[in-house]
Amino acid sequence: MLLQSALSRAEQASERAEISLTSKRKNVLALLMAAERPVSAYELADLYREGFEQSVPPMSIYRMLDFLTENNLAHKLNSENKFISCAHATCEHSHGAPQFLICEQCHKVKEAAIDKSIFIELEKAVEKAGFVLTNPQLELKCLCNECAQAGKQTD
Amino acid sequence: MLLQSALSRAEQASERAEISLTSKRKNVLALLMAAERPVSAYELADLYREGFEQSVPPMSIYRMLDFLTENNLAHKLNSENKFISCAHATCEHSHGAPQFLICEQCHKVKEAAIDKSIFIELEKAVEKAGFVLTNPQLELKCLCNECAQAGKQTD
DNA sequence: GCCGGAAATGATATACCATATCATTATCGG
DNA sequence: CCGATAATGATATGGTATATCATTTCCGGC
Repeated sequence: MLLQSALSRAEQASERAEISLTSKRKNVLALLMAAERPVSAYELADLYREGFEQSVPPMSIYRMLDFLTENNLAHKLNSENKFISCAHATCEHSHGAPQFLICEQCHKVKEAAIDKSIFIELEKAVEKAGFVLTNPQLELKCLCNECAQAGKQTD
Repeated sequence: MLLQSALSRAEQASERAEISLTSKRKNVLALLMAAERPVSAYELADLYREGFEQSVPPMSIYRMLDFLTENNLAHKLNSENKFISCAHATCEHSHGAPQFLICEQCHKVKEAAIDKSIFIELEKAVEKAGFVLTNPQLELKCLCNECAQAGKQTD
């Protein structure tokens, strides 16, 4: 996706969320959207410099990412130490607990909502073990169909 | 748990897995078992020095951890960047895909097997999204009952 | 026993991820 | 316009992880 169209999507997202993003936060969100794959904070600093011809220190990137994730416009993939824009940033779906399918080969990520029935089962299992589920975010290591296909041929 | 008894448990684990552990690998496993909570590779290096009066470089710790995780005697908690001994290291249960309940407060971790019905549902959902589940390890952010209880009182 | 290759470990350097802290700038209601 | 608050900059530093080459240990065959 081109940065230009990502910027307008970011604008759209901020309106939808009824949040007025500063121009830098909007730019960072746009970079995340344009990336279409998880990127690290330091990568974002590089992308920012390249895309907007202005250098932003990583520390600031982290703060903007904090803001974006707190407002559900982006997510942090804890298992990858990378960030990704929320798939529902511009749409109306309220998106419950997120579930990420991460291709171990090409690192493509698909965000989905955790299936309601799975969620309930998980909660039950957790409760039985003497815990309370607080912040369910599933990160599942997978292969996307393309990579799985490619893998088979070399087996 | 005392280091001494952890050592014999580590020994037991290596016999069960039909793997002959080098003394250092066994020591690292024992440290993990004695810790009873997730520890980082660098922490392990410190613990090793304290427990065995010998300094082991972190690089070597990482390699031993690789070995232990490959042989299912330990796990890496990707969301924490820490390691933990496998709950089934010394027992006969074949333990399927692991699921970790992580208390966000006290960082206690409980390992369980992913419920079979949940596993199947997950696989279905993943497949529907065009992916193949390869390495399912769930890391669920929770509160343990103790911390949840303590939290309520201060609400 | 000892020789040679393979496996394990050591040593060193370096890259990457993340946060603490204080200074500066931008924003906005009164 | 002023002052408070939020946002960003600048700098330092700590934690996690890997790459690479050197050395030691282990072990089977002679």
